[in-house]
Amino acid sequence: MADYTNETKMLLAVDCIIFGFDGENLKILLIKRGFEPEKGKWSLMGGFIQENESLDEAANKILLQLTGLDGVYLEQLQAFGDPQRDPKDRIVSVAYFALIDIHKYETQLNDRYHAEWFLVNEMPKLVFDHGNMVEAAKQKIRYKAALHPLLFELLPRKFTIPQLQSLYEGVYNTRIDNRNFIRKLTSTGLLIKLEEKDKSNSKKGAFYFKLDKKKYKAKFQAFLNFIPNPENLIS
Amino acid sequence: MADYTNETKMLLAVDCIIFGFDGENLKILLIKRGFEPEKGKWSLMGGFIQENESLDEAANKILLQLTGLDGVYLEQLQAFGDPQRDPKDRIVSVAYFALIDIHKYETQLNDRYHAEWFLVNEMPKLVFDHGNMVEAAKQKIRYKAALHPLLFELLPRKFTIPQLQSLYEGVYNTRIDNRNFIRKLTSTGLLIKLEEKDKSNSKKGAFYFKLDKKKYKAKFQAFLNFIPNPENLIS
DNA sequence: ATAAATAAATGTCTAATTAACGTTTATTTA
DNA sequence: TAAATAAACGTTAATTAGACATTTATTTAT
Repeated sequence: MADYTNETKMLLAVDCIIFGFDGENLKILLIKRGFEPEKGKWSLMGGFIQENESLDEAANKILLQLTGLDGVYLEQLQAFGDPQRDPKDRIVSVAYFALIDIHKYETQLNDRYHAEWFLVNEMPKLVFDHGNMVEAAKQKIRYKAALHPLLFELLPRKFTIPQLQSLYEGVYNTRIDNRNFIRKLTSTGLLIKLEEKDKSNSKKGAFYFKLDKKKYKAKFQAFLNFIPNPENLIS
Repeated sequence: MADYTNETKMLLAVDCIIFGFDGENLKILLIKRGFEPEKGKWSLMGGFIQENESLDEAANKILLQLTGLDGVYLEQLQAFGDPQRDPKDRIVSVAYFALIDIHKYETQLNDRYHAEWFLVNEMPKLVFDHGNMVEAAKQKIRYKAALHPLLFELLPRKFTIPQLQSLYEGVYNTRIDNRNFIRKLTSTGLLIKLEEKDKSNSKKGAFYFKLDKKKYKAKFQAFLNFIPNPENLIS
């Protein structure tokens, strides 16, 4: 260890778990792998880290390539480094998860990667350890969103309370009492009610809300406890 | 990206932030770097990841080398990959943090590394981005220990309530009401009271407790909320 | 014009938790 | 036996969380 020069160098990758919400269900963006090994199998979007880029930069680049989106919520999840995780070579991969507004997603840009949205609960088997990465990401989101207003990153600029609630219900796979849910939400002061209604799902229509960005930033780190009895949910 | 063969390989390291508690203060174990660059400066204990070992294995190995300890609490913190973080070469480092019972620490084993315990609040400047790593680790511990009984990993088999309290007070740099603290603790059912007293700090003496290992494992993931108003503390 | 259908929006009460607060107790030493 | 020391202990008030059912706005069909 007295010198660097005869240490083994390795391939370093980033892989992105990209979540989206279509207004009803939580989805994940996968691609058909275009090269060996495991060509043709479903996979996370990833790439090798270049000499001159940081991990965050690499992850953002990949996200931009696949979705055409810039400035999305992106967080490092974990490094995965089992020596056998890729059968062809030793590759350590730093996994990132992204939360995007699915409506902003540009289909043209990604078509060359054969990208497709899947319901998180109906995902195909993934290559290598990508299934583990997705599991870890789901757990992390569940954990974090129970305490912080993370899931707003998945919503479009204006959204309705029923949408928001079904998002939480989807992420935690549970039913939430809507009166308590609304009370909790409004007490955060994060929501601004708009005039307009979304009438696509009911005759009465549901009011649109938007996020108070300032308060969102200010309160993001606070422990807001969005989920009742979280210890019964987080496994 | 169609093939691996002409991608750049890099050096991959792990660095360990090792925390200990001496019964009064939170401490961190540092070493004097024995090789260039930055030889003679204070540093985290780290090493390069070998061809055939996983990240966790590499971190455990380093921990064993430095402390002589096996089976300690070790958790991946984050990968650090700024291209300039090491001036000599591109090295991506996966940081781990460890919580050890300082009393089990064997001084003989580490002497060849010139290891030394420092109060976390009176640390020397560290090489490279190790200062950032320590900051991130401190934040993570603060975050996690507010919700999970993590800090017991720092304590010896038997410990007193006042010790436990000063541990929490040290980690959060705050005063905690001892009646509320005890009530919260005992309500978790994690503590088993022993007959024996520790009389080193008072005439009355403080009862020793030990951890109920079974309940500890069972409840570790539950949200126990050890810290009052955590949102006022976590920065 | 009215009734039926649909999903959205709303309020109250009870139980549980959290937070603030000062006094008594066990033991040693003078 | 008095003084000193730190440990151990309990109560109340305020806040928050959780359980629970009805009314409202609007559209569509009759």
